[in-house]
Amino acid sequence: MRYLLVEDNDQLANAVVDRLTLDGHVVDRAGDLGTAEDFIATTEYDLILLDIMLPDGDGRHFLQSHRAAQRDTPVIVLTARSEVSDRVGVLDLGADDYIVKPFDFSELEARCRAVLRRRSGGASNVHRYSDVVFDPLACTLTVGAREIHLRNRELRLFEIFICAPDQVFSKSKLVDRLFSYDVDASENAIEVYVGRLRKHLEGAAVQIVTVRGLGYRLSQS
Amino acid sequence: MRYLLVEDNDQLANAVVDRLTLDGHVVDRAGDLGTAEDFIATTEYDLILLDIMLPDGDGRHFLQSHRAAQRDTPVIVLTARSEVSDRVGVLDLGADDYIVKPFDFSELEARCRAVLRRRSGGASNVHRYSDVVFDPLACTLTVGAREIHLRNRELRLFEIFICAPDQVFSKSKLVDRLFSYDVDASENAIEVYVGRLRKHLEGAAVQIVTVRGLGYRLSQS
DNA sequence: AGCTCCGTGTCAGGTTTGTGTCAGCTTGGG
DNA sequence: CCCAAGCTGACACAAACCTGACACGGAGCT
Repeated sequence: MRYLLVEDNDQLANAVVDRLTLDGHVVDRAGDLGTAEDFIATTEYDLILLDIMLPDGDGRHFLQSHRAAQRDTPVIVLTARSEVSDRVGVLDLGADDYIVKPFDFSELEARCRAVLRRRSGGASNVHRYSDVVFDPLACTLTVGAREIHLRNRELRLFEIFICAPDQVFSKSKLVDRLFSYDVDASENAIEVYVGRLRKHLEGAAVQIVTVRGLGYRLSQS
Repeated sequence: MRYLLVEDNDQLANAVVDRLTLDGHVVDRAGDLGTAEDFIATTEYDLILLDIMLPDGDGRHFLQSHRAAQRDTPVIVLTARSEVSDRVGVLDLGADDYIVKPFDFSELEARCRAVLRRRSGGASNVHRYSDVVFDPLACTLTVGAREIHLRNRELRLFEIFICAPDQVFSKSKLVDRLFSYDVDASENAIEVYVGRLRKHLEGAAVQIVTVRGLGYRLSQS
């Protein structure tokens, strides 16, 4: 999953980034609203964590225009205790949830999961496609009856594919989604990971197909 | 849509203007920043295409003051490959996207569309015509029930046709739309690709018709 | 610290295949 | 009947892709 964290407090931001990164997510961090807009303009995020008090404006305005622009990326607002009074107001503006600082990281994680689960049509957030089942929470991939051990990056890559089966993803897009801006991996890295995933998927009724010159796609065989 | 192209290279500029004009847009072209400022002062644009290296200054300064003046017209920056290193810097200055030269025109168009769509909410776009369905996301062409494997160039050519069925496209137009400005393919290449597409479309209720002396057209048979 | 293990990304080389050109052929209009 | 326009099989080249090997570095353990 690719997260955007909009938060001006460096200490808190770093802690959150570290924690979410450990969970295997890609996290970009913006220190103010302007930077956040830039990130959003060019990258697709799965979830946005938004502070309210920011050096160049109020996070609520951001939220408002975000929704006005018909963007449906879920947003969790981080509010300070003093701002509690209007936390409901935040929901009215289109936030999916809020969490009050200071918070436990495990609580943050739980809320992120909950919001993402709600967004992807409900009850379970397990993805099925043909004979493979992908559980992003348990980080497992099941092919038929056998469970397959995937490493972190392999998991994230496979997640991208199974969230939009049959869709073609270019290598450059995959690099964007798999790595954060400060890591500049080559597109060859994608080729390598696709190769590794293919090895894992041997025997499955599902395969990653190369679309020469355009990218890769997950499809049934 | 009304575009402003700020670019000093005549050859490239003309090619881009021609192409966008073909798509039915109005394009003004400025060869330097001074001219660009004049245009902006008097006209409202939907999108600005901005080169970085210009005879009278750096496009980034333009971008900066553009945003400082609270103008929200979207900007796509055209960068040379050597300037890639600071592409994120460009985004920080307020660009909506960037594209690296040399680029395919179809890619430029796609990015323009994406930026414009982001500015005003979006939807999916699968093209249907008679018994064929073209899905630009999955990069697939379906004729009746059977899926057809098209290569990169074939796909892009077919996309041109199905986006405007029954419209006649001259070979020179097709060359323009299919190749980037630094590739000079012959018109015979188009004939070859039309031939290949026809082979793929055998059995479909749709065909590419030759209009002798004028070009080709997609139509129902 | 020192050590090992494992995940990760790069590289080099080998292989595949998409692509555009050419040459010779067919078609159609005048 | 002739010429221009269009068609097409074959081909050569380069880009795109694949993969085994390797080097690097962080995590965990002793």
